[in-house]
Amino acid sequence: MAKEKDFVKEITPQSEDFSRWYIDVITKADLMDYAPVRGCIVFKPDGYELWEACQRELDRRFKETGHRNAYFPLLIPESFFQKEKEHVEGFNPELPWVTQVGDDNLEERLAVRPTSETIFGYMYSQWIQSYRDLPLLINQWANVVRWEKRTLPFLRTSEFLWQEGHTAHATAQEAEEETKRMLEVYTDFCETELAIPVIQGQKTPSEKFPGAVATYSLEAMMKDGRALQAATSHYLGDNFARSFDIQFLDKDNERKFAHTTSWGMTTRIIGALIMVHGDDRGLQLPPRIAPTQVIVIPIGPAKTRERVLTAADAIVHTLKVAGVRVKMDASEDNSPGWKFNEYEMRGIPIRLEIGPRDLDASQVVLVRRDTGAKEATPIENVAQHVQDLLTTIQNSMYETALAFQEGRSQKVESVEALHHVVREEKGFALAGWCGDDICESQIKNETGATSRNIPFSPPATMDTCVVCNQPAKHTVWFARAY
RNA sequence: CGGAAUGUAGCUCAGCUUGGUAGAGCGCACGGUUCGGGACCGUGAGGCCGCAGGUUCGAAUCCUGUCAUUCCGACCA
Repeated sequence: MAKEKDFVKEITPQSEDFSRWYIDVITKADLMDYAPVRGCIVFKPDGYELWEACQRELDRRFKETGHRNAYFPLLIPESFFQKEKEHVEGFNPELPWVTQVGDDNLEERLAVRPTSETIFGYMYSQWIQSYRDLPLLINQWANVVRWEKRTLPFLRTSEFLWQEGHTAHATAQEAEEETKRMLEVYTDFCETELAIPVIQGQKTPSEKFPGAVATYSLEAMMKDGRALQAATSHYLGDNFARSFDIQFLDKDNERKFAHTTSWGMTTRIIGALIMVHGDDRGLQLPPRIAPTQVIVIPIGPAKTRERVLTAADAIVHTLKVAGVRVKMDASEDNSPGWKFNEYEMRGIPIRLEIGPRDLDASQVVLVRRDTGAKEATPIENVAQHVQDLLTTIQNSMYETALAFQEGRSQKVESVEALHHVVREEKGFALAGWCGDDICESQIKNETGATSRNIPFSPPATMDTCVVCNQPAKHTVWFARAY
């Protein structure tokens, strides 16, 4: 309907131009603003609040799995980067350097950290003496800088926020288990809190973290069918232990190198949240992560106002006591209709309307952001009803996202078919791969799609390489990626 | 970092071709009427036209440079 379209002004429809839709939404919903330095953004309160909610839920999970937080320095000596060859090659192009203090040159340049494996490695080498010091399980919440050529708010900014976990273990097996454990933690976070279905898998050698033995990732599908890496977890073997001399005396009185891991999730996940759930009306936040779960909108002319507000206040109180994150917009500056659209645009899961007609019937009206469904419910059990509805919405949003992802994913047996799936149908393509870098890069050159990961549980096993028709060593998801 | 486009009021944009008083809608402030899907009337505030040079009697307008944003490529979370 034409009328439908008028609900949200100034947001470009997704079908017309997804990129513009994304920029429109994050701007109109007041999540961020551009900063004066290229590629840098301000995380405005409404955007930062989303990150805080992610931090809260992730941090809880990290602590439950035995990790503790610490904070390591922003500046890292140049010599540290030289110690791990792949690592320095991987990050060198995007490192900003501090070379001067006042008018004096520094003896040694200091990198603004792009990631902290090196400085963790250095410190760990000093802290670890005995197998009794292991495992060492530390996480840090920090900002990092990577001077990317092309930036996009939340998805790729010059400076971003993240957490990075760094652990050291006595054996390879323990370290590998840690790597997988944290991948599970991220999976649970994405699926339970963000209602984002993810694909667990291992990165191909060309896509793995510089310096890692194995990199695992979670891949999520955005509404334009492109992939976004939601989290990574790396098994570093003893590469960094050897570079930084992290050794310990084991039970058998032998000196051994520790095995280390690292794993991270970034503010990019906010972009995923927006692009997985958002629609032409704006944001759509899953209840469990939504900073505000219910917006109460009192309705009615001045003569009934006091009566409505008194009842609305009581409902807000009831909901708060029940643990619901609720806010009321009782301002008289805007009409109810304006507020309806505004809070839908901001993605608040439930709108609670209350007006004189409701009071007469001892009810309120609840409206779901995800489906638009309206229902009246008696005031007396509103808290229980709201909580049930929040759970319903959370589950429904996950199911919707999962159905979308599965509907846009398919097996392919030729490069042409792969091209068609990722460019025309805009989805993920599952293909066999012989394991040769040349075949992998040919796919990238011809289709623009990259290997996302080798899934742990593929929906099918592919027998031959999609490029060379040799027997496939792996079944791989390919997609265009952010 | 290459290719393209765009920078004028808080936002969306017109004006630029053909140089000569800075514009509209929305938003904002004040007053009033309204209030169940972006209400209306009246009054008003708000701009070194991204920045720096140049051409010119005179530049938002022409030229050069620069910075930023968006899109497309190569690099990445």
